[in-house]
Amino acid sequence: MRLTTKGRFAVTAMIDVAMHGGGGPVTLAAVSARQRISLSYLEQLFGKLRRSGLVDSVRGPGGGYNLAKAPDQVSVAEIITAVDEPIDATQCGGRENCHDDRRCMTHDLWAGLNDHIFSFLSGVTLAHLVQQQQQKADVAVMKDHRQPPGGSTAPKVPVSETV
Amino acid sequence: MRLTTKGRFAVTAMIDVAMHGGGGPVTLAAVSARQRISLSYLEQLFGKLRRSGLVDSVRGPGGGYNLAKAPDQVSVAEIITAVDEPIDATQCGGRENCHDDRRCMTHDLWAGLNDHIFSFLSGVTLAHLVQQQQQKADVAVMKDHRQPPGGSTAPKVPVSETV
DNA sequence: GTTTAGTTGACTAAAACGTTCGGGTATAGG
DNA sequence: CCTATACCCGAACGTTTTAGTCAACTAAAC
Repeated sequence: MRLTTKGRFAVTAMIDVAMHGGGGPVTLAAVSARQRISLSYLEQLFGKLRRSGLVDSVRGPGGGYNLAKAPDQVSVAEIITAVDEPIDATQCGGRENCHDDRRCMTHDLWAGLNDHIFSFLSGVTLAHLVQQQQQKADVAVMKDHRQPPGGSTAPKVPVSETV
Repeated sequence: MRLTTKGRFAVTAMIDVAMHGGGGPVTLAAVSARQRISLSYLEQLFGKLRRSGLVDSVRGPGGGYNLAKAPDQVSVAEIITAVDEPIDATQCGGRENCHDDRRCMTHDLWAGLNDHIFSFLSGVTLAHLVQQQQQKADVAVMKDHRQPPGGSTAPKVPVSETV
């Protein structure tokens, strides 16, 4: 499980689709405009998301992308692994013939850590993030109006509960 | 918090130092040979680890690196952030002036997720990983030749044991 | 049949990754 | 002293990944 901006873009775009998908498919052009992500880059990402079964596409005018599953059935881990193919941190490529005195510790080590990060991110669904985002929007509306970007750090909203 | 092989190499190397640091400093040449990581790359990584206060260096013959803190006081999160400088997934660079209808959700979103991943990795210490590694070595010895010494240590490792 | 919008592939500049090289400086041992 | 060891530093390199662009295509709505 790699963790880069690529996966984050994908999650951001998926949240956008989840939040704007009420009235039919969401076009990538709209996502691109709202999230300031290059349209062609989004096309690449959504190609993978579609092939991974996370979104459905509708072609032609009025088309776009829909979530293939309910927002509470789509985890962050799924999205990230869909667009961010995993890398191998072990030199042995998963085999155990890498060392003489002891087998390389890298393999089990990162398999274990990976498992934990993965299961954590599997517990965070789109529904969680959408809810958090809407909650924040409410707060913003409430305290908006000529409020300059003062140094008030945003309140840390818990993303999920226990895994 | 980025998660690449770079940080994993650093953690692997730190585990190596923790496990072989009993009799004085550990040379990077030894780590390089054991972990199959390029010596010069290790030098770069340990330069950052040293500047971050995670290791102490001893120059000259017989020198090498020691852990600056006890293994149970060094978390994986510290190691990774020491060598893997964070990236910014927000186009606004942390400012909030990025959008018209709503502020870009990327910022708080990933701040929250980052917090969770970070706090998780902060709970995993070098001591945990060393213990897990030694435990695995014991099992290997048991499967190899003869009876292992004494009772098996309690597996209170927060890292899962299987793939 | 034109327009919309997904689909695909090739291509590119920039960044990051991992490595190699070539030089330094401090120190232990002879 | 000298020399070997091993940390220290920075530059350069080739590769991969990012992020984006461009072009051509297909399906569907009007």
